Amino acid sequence: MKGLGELERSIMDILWAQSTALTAREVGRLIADRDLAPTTVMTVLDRLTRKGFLHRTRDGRAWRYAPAATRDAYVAELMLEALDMTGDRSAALTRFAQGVSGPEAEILRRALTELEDE
Amino acid sequence: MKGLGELERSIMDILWAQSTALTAREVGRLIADRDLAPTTVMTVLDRLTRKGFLHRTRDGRAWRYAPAATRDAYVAELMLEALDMTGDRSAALTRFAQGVSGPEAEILRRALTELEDE
DNA sequence: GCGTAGTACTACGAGCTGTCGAGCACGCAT
DNA sequence: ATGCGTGCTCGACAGCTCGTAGTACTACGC
Repeated sequence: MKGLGELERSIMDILWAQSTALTAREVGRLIADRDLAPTTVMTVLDRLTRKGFLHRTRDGRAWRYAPAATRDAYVAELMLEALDMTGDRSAALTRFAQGVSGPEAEILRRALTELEDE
Repeated sequence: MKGLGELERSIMDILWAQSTALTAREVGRLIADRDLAPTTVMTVLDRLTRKGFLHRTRDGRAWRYAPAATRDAYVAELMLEALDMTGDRSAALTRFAQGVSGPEAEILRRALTELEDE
């Protein structure tokens, strides 16, 4: 897939947190703490779209941007991608299991159990 | 942490596959298919050391390089890092669980069960 | 003393990312 | 119709990383 840059991630975070599609201007307002030129936001939104992280639809003259996938899907994909890097997936998975906290292990266990039932 | 480049990963792969620490020359020989200048290999080994992926110890005039961590640990760390990126870890974990193949789910389940026993 | 192996330092081009400016188009108020 | 504000597209540039390598210095064996 490919990792995201600093600003790219911030913008994805904003869009992931939103339930509706936003225009560049709206994103710019939400990221106001960084005082970016409007074109900067547009450029990044454009690049994210080109990379497939966002979809955009027309709204009058403006575009509205929305995430192409949920953050969870993205994170899960990153994790699977990391997993693909190893020769010994079993060892890596075991390591990983040891690395998650107790409550999270519980969540994983539950998710796996549900899988089993299907 | 940070991702590795193409060549960096190839070199890590070689060192991970090896049980003993190697010199730059030896790594170069093992990666011969790419016909790299010896200095190229040295530079990359140096950068990997600087980044903390390798340790090196003197062997006469030469350095011997060995991975600072196992590949599994690295992969597991990448996975945990990805997981840290999300707000809703539970959702991401569930997604992830759905993404692993059947046999791998089994491995995970086993690893988690062992955890529970401790 | 000289060649060889090995090191450290420096460099350069490509690609990615953050950051914008310039220039063009369209619609609304005057 | 005229101009301001909004929004777009293109192009640009600087900083950093990575692949790739040359050069210059050093130490050891013959």
